[in-house]
Order: sequence, then structure tokens, then C-alpha cells
Amino acid sequence: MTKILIAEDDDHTRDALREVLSMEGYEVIPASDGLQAVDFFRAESPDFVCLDVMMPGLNGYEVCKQIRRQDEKVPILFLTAKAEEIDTVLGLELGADDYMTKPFGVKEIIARIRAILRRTASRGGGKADDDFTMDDLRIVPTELRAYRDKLELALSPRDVKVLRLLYERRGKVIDRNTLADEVWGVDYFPESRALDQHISQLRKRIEKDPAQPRIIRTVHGAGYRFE
Amino acid sequence: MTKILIAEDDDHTRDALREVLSMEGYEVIPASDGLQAVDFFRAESPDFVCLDVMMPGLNGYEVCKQIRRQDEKVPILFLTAKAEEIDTVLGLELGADDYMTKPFGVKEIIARIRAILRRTASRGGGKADDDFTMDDLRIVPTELRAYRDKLELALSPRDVKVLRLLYERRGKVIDRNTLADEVWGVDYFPESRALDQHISQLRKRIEKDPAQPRIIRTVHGAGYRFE
DNA sequence: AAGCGCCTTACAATTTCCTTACAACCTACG
DNA sequence: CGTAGGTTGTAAGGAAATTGTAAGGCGCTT
Repeated sequence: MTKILIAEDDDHTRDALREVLSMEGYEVIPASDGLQAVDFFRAESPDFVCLDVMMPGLNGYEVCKQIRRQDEKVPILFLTAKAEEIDTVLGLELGADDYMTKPFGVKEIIARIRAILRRTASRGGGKADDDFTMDDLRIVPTELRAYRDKLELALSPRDVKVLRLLYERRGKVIDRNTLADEVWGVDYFPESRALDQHISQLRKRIEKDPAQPRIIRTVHGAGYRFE
Repeated sequence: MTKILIAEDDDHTRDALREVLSMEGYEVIPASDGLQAVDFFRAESPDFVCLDVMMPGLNGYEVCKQIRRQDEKVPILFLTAKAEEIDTVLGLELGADDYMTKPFGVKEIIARIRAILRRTASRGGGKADDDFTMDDLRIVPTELRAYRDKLELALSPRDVKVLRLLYERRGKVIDRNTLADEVWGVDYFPESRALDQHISQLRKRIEKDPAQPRIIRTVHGAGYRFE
């Protein structure tokens, strides 16, 4: 049976996750703080780890580092209430496989865990911060940079998130809501123009001709699309 | 305007929520017990539901079940004073989208409602966003496009609505009133020519010969028909 | 202090959609 | 038939909504 370690200090979130994941047929190992999580990881060698970022003692980042010292491959899913913390997760090169911003639905988290397990089971790679290529651009998330030939382009954490999302769903239109949700999380106000602004800036950075974008295309009334 | 049904027996909490959410531009429908909540849901078809777990008469779980019998998709947020109740919410697989334990902050609940609405609005939006085929045209609603062989045709959101309606009732005549109602909603003035205009534009986009339409056919004095 | 990331604000550009005006068409009735 | 009256088609222009982007500010890091 697949073992899942859950490190989450809020009792009720933890219990709820345990309940739900047990129902799904996983063996759940609950930990209520960072130290416990590291101990349990050593003792139980789980197949999957859910890490809350904010925890007393060792926080999620630290726990992640500790775990990665022992195991480079075990899939790690970060849970966080604030979308900004995700920047840190990605920026720190912790080797996280995915992240979710609270609040998340039960079905959503189950779906993600299943998806990650599928990915990692089949390939063994597919990390959330693997390099990827868009058009003639090579994006290297761990360096927050992109390369066109030998030219280096600097990217911000948010740029990378937007690009990865577009890359993962290339060919499809990503509507503004989804984009806001995945990149900004609960903190995004729909009437804000932050999203447009970011797209504009990003195009200036990566497009050869920002007026005729090839990588980030607009689908008026729907969202954005790559390819 | 987005309608939110609030089922909460405590007068003070209910009024506070109504006040706050009205300020945010939502239309609030307050219900003070479970039965009322179910009635109001039927009558008003709200876009979002906040359910207190503990209520006289029908409790939150029961209300949720009733609502889910009518509508599988409407987002439901549980409110509760006791954190343990959350386990029940999740365990029962009621299809809840999120939960909050009292006391909660004003900003927190607004942020969550917004986030959930964003998520659910983009995924499905109530209607099935599946592709469909009309004549030699493949319509892809999520991309706001149609394909004829390899040829890509751009569509507007309204185009897609019209086409989907015709597709769903293919073979039958859709009269102008129905069409106006389904696509434009209550804001449509019968003497407006917006509908004709839209059909005309749409034909120019998708018909090989707009003068001899094969996809959107006119049934004089009755309406339009496909197939 | 300077640089960077990211936000808000304000305004410009673009696209969609509606109104208007008139042409074309259908149908019923003499 | 033939014409009147109602119905539908469509070109043109402008209103409304959506998206693009420059400018400026705040907070953080160096």
C-alpha cells in the first residue's frame, strides 16, 4: 500500500486529510510538526510527502531539505495558505513536485496526489522544476533564467510559474481565472490588473517581438495560449 | 451579479456576512434554517452556498445533500464552530468545496469565496465545455475556435453559446425567444436586432457560403435550426 | 542608494457586440 | 399573380468590454 506522510500542524486539516486519504486506500502517517515529520520519514520511508509550509519548529522548507538529503526522488507536495510562499518553494530549489494553495478541495488534492504518483512511478522524473522548452526558448526554473541560443534572459519566480503553466497545457487556452488561481492563489482580486501587467512584462522579456507574441498568445475573451 | 445563499441560524453572524458580502458586490440570500435554505436554493438558484453545519430542523449536511440532488456543481462552503465537524463534512463526501471554522476573519472568507468561484467558474462553468461537431466543423469551446480540416476559425464567446444551443437541439427549431433567453438572458429586448446581427456575423465566420447556410438554417416565422 | 519584483493607476488599443438604417425576403390576402 | 405587411439579412458606425502598457510607488535585497 502506498504510504503518505502528512506534515501539518493544524489538527483538523491533518485529521481531515488522513480521513480522506485513508478512504482512498492510502496508508497515512500523520505528523504535527517538522521534527516529527523528519523522524517519521526516516522510520517509515513513505512513498509520498505532503508538507505544510508553516509549522512550528522546523518549517516545511527545512523539512524538505532534510528529506532530500536522504531521498532525492520521493515526491513532495507543498501545502500553503499564501501564494507568495510558493515563490520561496520554487526559488529555493527544494525539488518540490507540486504545490497547492489553500483552500483546496478534497477531490483536487486527491487528483494531484494520484497524478504525481503516476508521473513519478512511470518515469522517475517529471519534477515540477525540470527544464522545458518553449518555441526557441529554453527555460531553466532552478536558475530563474531562460536561454535563447547563448543569450541569457532573467526571469522572476512569477514568470516561471506563468510559463510552466502555459507549457503544461500547451495547445489549450488557459483562462484568466485558472491562471490567477494557480499563480496568485487566494490573494488575487479579480478586478486587479496585475495579471495583464505581468503578461505584458513577461512578453517584453521573452518575446522577440512583444507586439507579435509567439509564445504567449492572447485569446480574446478566453485567456492565453502557447503553441 | 453573483448570488450567494447563506444558511446560518445565528442572526448576528448571518447579518454580518450579508453586510460584508453585499459590500463586495454579491447578492446575498439569507436563510435562517435548513428548510428555508433548501427552499431558497430552489427558488433562487444561487451561484454559491455558505452552509452552517449546526442549524435547527435540517442541519448543514442534510441541506447539502438536498442541494446536491438538484445541482452537482454549485460550490458549497461549510461554516462550523466545532472543528471536529469538519471531519464529518469531508468524510461524508458531500462534495463540499471548502470549509471554515468560526471564528473567521472577514477578509479570509471573502478571499476563499473568491478563490472558489474562480476555480469553479473556469472548470466547466456549469455547462459542459466538451468539443462537438456540426457539419464539417469541429467546435472547441475551451479554445474559442472551430476547425475545418486544418483551417482554424476564431469564434467569440457568444458565437460558441449560440452554436452549442443549436447543437444541443439539433433537428429542432429554436425560436428567437428561446435563443435570446438562453444566450442573452433577461437583458434582451425583443425589438433589438442583436440576435439577427449575431447570426449574420456568425454565418460569415463559419459557413462556406453564408448566402446558402448549411449549419445555421432559417425557419421563417419560427426561428433557426441545425441539421 | 540602487536594483528588482510586483503592484496599482491611468490611459490607449483592440475586439466584441449592439444599434441603426435600409435591403431582401417570405407569406397571406385581394 | 401582385402587392402589403411582417420578418430576416447585413453594412456601417459607435458603445461597451477586454486587453495592452507606460508611469509611478512600495517593499525587499544587495
